[in-house]
Parts: sequence; structure tokens; C-alpha cells
Amino acid sequence: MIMYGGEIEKAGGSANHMSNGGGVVLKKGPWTAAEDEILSVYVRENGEGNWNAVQKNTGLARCGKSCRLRWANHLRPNLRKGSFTGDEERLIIQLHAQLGNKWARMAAQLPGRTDNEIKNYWNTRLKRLQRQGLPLYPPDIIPNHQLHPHPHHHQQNHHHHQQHQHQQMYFQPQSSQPNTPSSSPLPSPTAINANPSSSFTFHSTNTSTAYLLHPLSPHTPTTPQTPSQLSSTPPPPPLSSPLSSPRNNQYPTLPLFTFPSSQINNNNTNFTFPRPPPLLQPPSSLLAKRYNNSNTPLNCINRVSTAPFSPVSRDSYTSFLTLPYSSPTAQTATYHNTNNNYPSFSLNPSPSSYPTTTSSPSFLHSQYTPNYSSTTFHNNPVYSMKQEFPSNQIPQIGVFNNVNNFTDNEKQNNTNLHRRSISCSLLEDVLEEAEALAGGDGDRPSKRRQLTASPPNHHNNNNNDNDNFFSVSFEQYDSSENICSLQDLKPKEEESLQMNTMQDDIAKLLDWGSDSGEISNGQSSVLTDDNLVLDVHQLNSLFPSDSTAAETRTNDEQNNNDKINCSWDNLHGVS
DNA sequence: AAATCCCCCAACCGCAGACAT
DNA sequence: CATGTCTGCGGTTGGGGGATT
Repeated sequence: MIMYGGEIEKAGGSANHMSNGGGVVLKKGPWTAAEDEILSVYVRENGEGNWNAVQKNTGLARCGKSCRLRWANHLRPNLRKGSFTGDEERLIIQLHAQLGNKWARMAAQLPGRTDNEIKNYWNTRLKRLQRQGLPLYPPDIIPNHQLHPHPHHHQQNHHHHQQHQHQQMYFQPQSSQPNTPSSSPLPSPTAINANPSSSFTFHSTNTSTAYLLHPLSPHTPTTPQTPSQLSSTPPPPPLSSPLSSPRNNQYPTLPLFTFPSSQINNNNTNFTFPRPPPLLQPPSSLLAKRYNNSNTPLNCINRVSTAPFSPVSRDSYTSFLTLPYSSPTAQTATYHNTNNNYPSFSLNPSPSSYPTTTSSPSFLHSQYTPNYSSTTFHNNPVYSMKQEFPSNQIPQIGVFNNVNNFTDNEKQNNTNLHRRSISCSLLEDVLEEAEALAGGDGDRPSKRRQLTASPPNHHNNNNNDNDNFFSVSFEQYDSSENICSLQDLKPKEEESLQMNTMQDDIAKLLDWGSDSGEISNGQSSVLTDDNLVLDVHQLNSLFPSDSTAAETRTNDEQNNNDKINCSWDNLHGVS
């Protein structure tokens, strides 16, 4: 037995070695190229998981934990190395404001990045900010834990307390928001889930206008915004990130929000914007694969989504857009107001389409385009929006009652993309909802509630990463034989899921996700639940920044996408 | 040129959850 | 049900190296 942690037995008095129970001296410290090769070969042949078997089967003098860490952080395919981009930095800030020190979840939103990288990035800058006495977040970002202190905080990790309190010292709470003390200033997943709002709130002090950018947010502006208001009353002044490296000016890489000069000195703008990034999205490889096949320059970061979260009335969530984040090349979001006080969004194909006065925040453009009338928010719906999801959840669901209600342009730019994102997220949300209804709880997702997609002949036990939503051995995987099942669902959950409907949905999902080549498109050999994201950067690199390629999509693909449909009728608690 | 500071990064550690026995 | 094992997550440490003094 390999001993871990404090139980490790120091061998030979060397701090760089330890011994397992069998007397094998396990090495510590930096990995050599030879060790990397051994591990890489082993994992490619046997899949991930069963890390302790690496030492047993290869003789590699590393403990399982070390092997796993090395693979995850350095050897697995498609890791992004190098500095974080501005978009990534921005996203990290957003995510941290919302999630706190949930590095793994943050990493799930940053394809190719590891939790360790993000953690190091944050902590490094934290130190600098501490020294400089600067706030952790841009002045107008109120972290969720500031906005919504939760009395029922479930402290999953006792380590969080110290760290979060520590950070809290440097966070400058905004006066307009209560700063209710709690055991931890950071939201636990439970707290976030219990929070109906997934919006950030930006405060300045000069206007009373509340920008409701999340149509389902309970932070509905008391005064419905007219298109002119929305377009002429842009958000607060440009902010830059305190997390940017000092090497790049003070905060050069994070122009989080760029506002018209007329607004810069306007201190009273108070608005919210939607839950920044989708915490989980369909497997990036699935999405990217499809886009790759179609050569479609769709950018998935902005998508029309509908959240069938209970108690959302099924009739009332026809659609809405969540705007996770955007890159400079990303499509930009357009804020729509419908006739019923629940605004929606559409996407402009290119940032250049924006007037400079409403150019930022890039993920929060509020320019009106009134032709999005198909987005029908019924009056006075009851919305409940999960704010954080167990890691296998996908917050964004799109249900399109009638795709024909979109304009051609919107269809071209958005529909396929959004609909592609539906199936996986749909299922996940169904599962999540069902589990929630069944009394599920906890920060970690129940392994049993996860779908598993694995090669049918994949019998080895090495691929037992139980947290994988899709567990795929990247060498052995054959997407044409992909199986996605609910085999791991608890019976109770199955009962609550109305399997007939679910099977239909799953079948559609499979059809959706298996119509092309390899699933492990280099994104990751294993699609963990936390990897259920779209590799935005991959897409951006694959496609031009504008929408031209989107228009090249074939009718077949359009039709296929239109086939994606999900029925919620039989889902308990969803409608 | 040397000392110091600071950033970056890899890796380790402890803990807790899930699962197996 | 209890115990052991595996795994993942978050906190922490320490070394390398560049920048600054």
C-alpha cells in the first residue's frame, strides 16, 4: 500500500523520497523527462485513473497522487501553457468573485488551464494586492459572497475559512450592499445554489438605474428599461484589473469594462449582469468537434439559453441569453428588451458592430435590437436561477419553442450554436434538478448522477475517474460507438426523471454528439464534469472573428440542430 | 557585482467524498 | 455498517530566476 500525506515514510532520511508499504522508495520532487515519458505512455495505454497502479505496473517511483498531479497539470493533452490572456484573467476575476477559491471549477471554465495555474495566478496577485493595499476585485465588482451572504453556509473545506477571511481583508465592500458577516465570506455551493440570482452587481453611485442583464434575475429593475434607456445609459466607467501583472502597466490587460466617457464620472449606476460564465457547459470536445466539422465560426461563449430550473415556469422561460464572457473576437451580446420587462439578448456577430459608446463590458453590451421578439418572457414568471452548480451541472439550457421566430440572421449566428449547447446541458440540468428534488446536496456532485460516455469495450479499470461526466480514453475512444447512458443513476433519480423522456433526450444527445469523428479532439483525454466547457479559445482560433463562416453552415447541419429538442413535460419539478 | 525582493511555478500535504470490500 | 482505498480539491511550500536596489 502506498502511503500518502503525513503517513508517508521517509526513506533513507531523504526528504525527496518516501517508501510505500512494499518497501519501494517513492521519489519526490521534480519530475524527470524519463518519468514523464513513463507516465505518459502508461496513461495513454491504460487511461487515466487508478493512479496507484502506475507505480505497481511501471515501476515508476512515484506515488499515485504525484502521478495524477503530474498528468493533470503537465502531461495531459491540450494543456495551455503560458501567460493568461486578458480574457482569461477577466474570467478568473469573474469566477473568483462568484465562486471564491474554487480553483477546479474555475479551471473548468478555462480550457487547457489547470486549477493549479489559476490558483497560483490568483495567489500571486493576491500577495501583490495585499502589499499594495489594493482591492481584490475591480472596484465595481461585488463578489457573490458580499451580495448574498448565506446563513446556511456549508463549509466544505475548512481550509477555506482562513483563506477567505484573509482575502476579505483586502476586498473593498461597496456601501450599497450589505456586508453581512458569515462564517465565511465566500459562498458555498449550497449558498450559491440557494441564491436565486447569479448576477454580479456593479455599483457606482450616480444613477438609480439598475441594469438587469440577466432576464431571470430577481434583480428586476423597478423601472423597466426602455431600449433607449438601456442603450444610452451604459454601465460604469472603465475598470481595469488589479490582477494584471504590474509588468503590463498597472492593470493593462483587464479592461473589464469600458464605458463611454460620459459615464465615467457617473457614480451611481447600479446594474447587474448575468452570471458571468456558465459554470459548466457541454463537453468542449463535443462542441468543438461539431463546429470543427461544419467549419462554423460559431462562438459558443454567448448562447441563447433557457433555464428550466424549478420553480421556473416552463411556460415562462421561453428563452433567455446568458453571456458567460467574451473575448475580443467573440460575438458580442446585445441587450434586448421585450414587451414584458424581461430583457433578452442577441448576439452581434462582431464587436465592431457596436458603437463605441456601448462597447463594454464586452459581455454586457446593452445595445438594443428589438427584432428579437421571439424571446418571449411571459409576464410575471417565477424565476429561480441556480447560481452555482455541482460540477456536472450545466446552467445554460436552451429551449426553442419555435426557431422560426428568429430572424434569419439570428438563426445563422446563434441558433445552431445555442441549440448545440442544449442537449448536454439539458440532460445535466435534468439530472441535477432531479437530484435536487430527491434531496441531493453537497458540494461535490454525486458520482452516480453522472452520465458516462465510454467506449463499449473499455473494460479496464484504469479509466475510473468517477467524476468524469464523460470518461473517455483518448486513444481507445471511438465516438461512433459512443454510449451515453444513465446506468449510473440512482433508481430514485431515474424514477424522477421519467425515463422515457430522458431516453429520448439522451438519444438526441447521442445523435448530437456522435455525428462526427473523434470526440477527444485534443481538448482533453478525459472530459471531466469540470471540463464541460466550450473551448472558446479553440473556437476563436478555429474561426474568424466575424460571423462570415457562420453563414457557411450547411442546411444539413441546421436541420440537425433543429432536431435537437427536449421535452420537459414529464420531468417532475421542472415545469 | 552582490544582495534582496518578488514572481512564477511545480509539487507536496491534508482533508474529505465516493466507492469498494 | 465499518473500514480501507482511491481520487480530487484546496492550501501551502520552496526553488529557480528575473528585476531591483
